[in-house]
Amino acid sequence: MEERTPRRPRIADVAREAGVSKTAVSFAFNSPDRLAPETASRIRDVAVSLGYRPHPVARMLTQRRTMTIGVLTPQALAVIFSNPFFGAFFEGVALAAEAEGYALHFISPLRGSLARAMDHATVDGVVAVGLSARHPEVEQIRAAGVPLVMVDSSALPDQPTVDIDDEGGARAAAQHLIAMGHTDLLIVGVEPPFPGTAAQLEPDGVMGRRLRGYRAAALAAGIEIVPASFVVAPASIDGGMAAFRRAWTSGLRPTGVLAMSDAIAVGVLRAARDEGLRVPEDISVVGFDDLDLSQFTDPPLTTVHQPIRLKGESAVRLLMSVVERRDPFPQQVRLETRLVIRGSSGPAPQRRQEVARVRR
Amino acid sequence: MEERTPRRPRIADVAREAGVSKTAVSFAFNSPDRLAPETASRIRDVAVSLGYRPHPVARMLTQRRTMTIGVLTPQALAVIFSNPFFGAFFEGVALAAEAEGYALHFISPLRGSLARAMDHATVDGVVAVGLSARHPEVEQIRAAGVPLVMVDSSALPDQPTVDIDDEGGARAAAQHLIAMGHTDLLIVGVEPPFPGTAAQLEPDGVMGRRLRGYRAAALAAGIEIVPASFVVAPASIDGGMAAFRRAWTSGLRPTGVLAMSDAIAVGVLRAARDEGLRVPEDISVVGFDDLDLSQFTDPPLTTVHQPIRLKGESAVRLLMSVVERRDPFPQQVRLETRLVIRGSSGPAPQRRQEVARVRR
DNA sequence: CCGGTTTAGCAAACCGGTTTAGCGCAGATT
DNA sequence: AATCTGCGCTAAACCGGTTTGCTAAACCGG
Repeated sequence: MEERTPRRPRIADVAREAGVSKTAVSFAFNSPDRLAPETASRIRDVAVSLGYRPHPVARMLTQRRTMTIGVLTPQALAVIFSNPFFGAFFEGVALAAEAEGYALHFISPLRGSLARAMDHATVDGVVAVGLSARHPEVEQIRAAGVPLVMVDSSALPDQPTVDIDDEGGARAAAQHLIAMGHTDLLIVGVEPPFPGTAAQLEPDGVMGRRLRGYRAAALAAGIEIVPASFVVAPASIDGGMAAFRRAWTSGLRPTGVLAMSDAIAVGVLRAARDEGLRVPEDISVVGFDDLDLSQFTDPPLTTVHQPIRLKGESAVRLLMSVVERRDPFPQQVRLETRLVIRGSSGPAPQRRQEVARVRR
Repeated sequence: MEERTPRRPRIADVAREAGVSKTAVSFAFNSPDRLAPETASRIRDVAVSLGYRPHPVARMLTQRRTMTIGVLTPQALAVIFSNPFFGAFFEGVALAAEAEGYALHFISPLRGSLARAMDHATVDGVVAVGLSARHPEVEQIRAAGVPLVMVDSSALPDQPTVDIDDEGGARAAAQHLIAMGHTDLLIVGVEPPFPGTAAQLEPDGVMGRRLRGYRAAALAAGIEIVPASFVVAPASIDGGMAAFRRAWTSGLRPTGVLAMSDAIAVGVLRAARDEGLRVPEDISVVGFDDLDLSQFTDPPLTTVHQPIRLKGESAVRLLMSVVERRDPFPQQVRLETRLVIRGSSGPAPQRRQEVARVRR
């Protein structure tokens, strides 16, 4: 027969059963050296027999640390997890967090409010990814005194950040196409998650920086990027397909496509093929990210590589330096990008009509 | 000039500043109707001016709920996040959790110990995925009184579980190949994450059930599955490539491959092509899972569809029914699978030599 | 045998909230 | 005038641990 109230045993229960004080029980778990060896082991035996485990929340309260780091995303988690980019990023985050003995807690808008979600989150620090510096939550988090590292957002002085050389990578991508004779370029950007802000791309944001890189290369070659040839799409294969189809239907006939994400690039690849275009003979496509799967597409995707896992690792390490050592110098980490040339890009078709002709 | 000690304001600070009791402050936040409207709003004003936010850990302690659900995986998170299957699964989990207002906390082995990680996790319930029922942690969690839903594990009576019709799906896959004349089949299973347990596949586990399905179809057609034609590989593209290469090098010449995961199937696809085989003319490949990307492979992958997102959603909903309503009936949810025929499978080659000849 | 240092363990304060029981008072009821 | 009711608020207990400050006994060299 069990007790009729299978209440979770508390430290006081163990203390009573073992005939010692609560303090002694606490010591038995946390600093056994402050107890006689046999007392400590007796207490532990009693604890085991009672099925006692220190209540993690109570422990957090007194120790003022949760051994958890928060991963904050302005989008709903459901859309995040379906994105391979985040998969790789979280891989890096998890690797570094596990190495430090920290668990991961995901913070995403709770009933529409990121602020509310933050209020409920019990974390020692936060890695925010894709959160614009203008987002009001940034101030809230800083005011709350929670260490924060921002990834892929417009740089805020005085704030630890991790990002990559977006502009340089984009420039390399555009130069690559231009060097092969492409002059008619279509740029496909990533649509910001919030419809309201879609109109104005933050110039300091990731997409703004990439756009600047594309433009710089075009400008240097005397190529004009007309507004019509810059479109945006959700960062997904479907999004890329739809964007290319819209551009094609509206009469655009690019020989080269610069996509700001691999998922979009893969969608463009497929949509182009659906239109009867050969890749790379009729049209070249260059992505951005270099996801794992990008080497397995058909043809393999030419893209700008960024060290996604490393980005996650760096963010956590930077956060740890703030959390644990209360490092007073906020650091800004910028990682390298590099162009990876595979099969989806090639010389521009010789005569312009060739491309037009294949249209069904 | 700020105060020299920017300590986080506590409820007592607000109470003093507003000239009321702690209780009143608590009421102002949690049950304003118990206060005169003007008192409540005055307290809130003071709280805002002080930058006060209720400490989430303290709140958890008294309310005895964390509004967080734990997602437990026996593997390290870093390996989980790189796997598209889990991406889709978490998508479903996140969707349902967010709808209920719960946040997500990932529980994975902490310094090698799942038990330790559980001890530190502050969650109201746990969704465990791929955790064998034999795992000692299962008992620990149940003993701790934390509601638990197990996904894709060998069913434990008296325990809420979510799984799919693995056996039926596998049978359909094998029947499909057999109906098209395939008799030389290679089965590639998923390697259990822990090397030690690799040898004995749990017969009740997911892989055991799928194997049973394949076998049942073969048996019904009078086809023998020799032990040599059952191999295992890590659930990744590379794993699938390596497994197929090993099988091929060891002299196996299957015309049909049954892979227990799409990632493995994609790897097999590529490795087969590298050997100079045409898919599906020379060799057919059938996967399992129907990941999003499987419709975009070349050729598109024939595979057993399972509702991965729904699986995640169902697990959380089942968990919620236990957490919130203390539902006394543990339910077992079993979801359907179905074969999706795409381009990677076709009739077996007519003459056996055809396949042998193409070898380089 | 004595003062000084360890050692082993305890009581109480504390972490920062929520919740219960109850009090004083105004207005309504008898 | 006495009792009742309900409002607005408070003091104190509580959630379940950790940590501080202290004491009594054991140990130690001289």
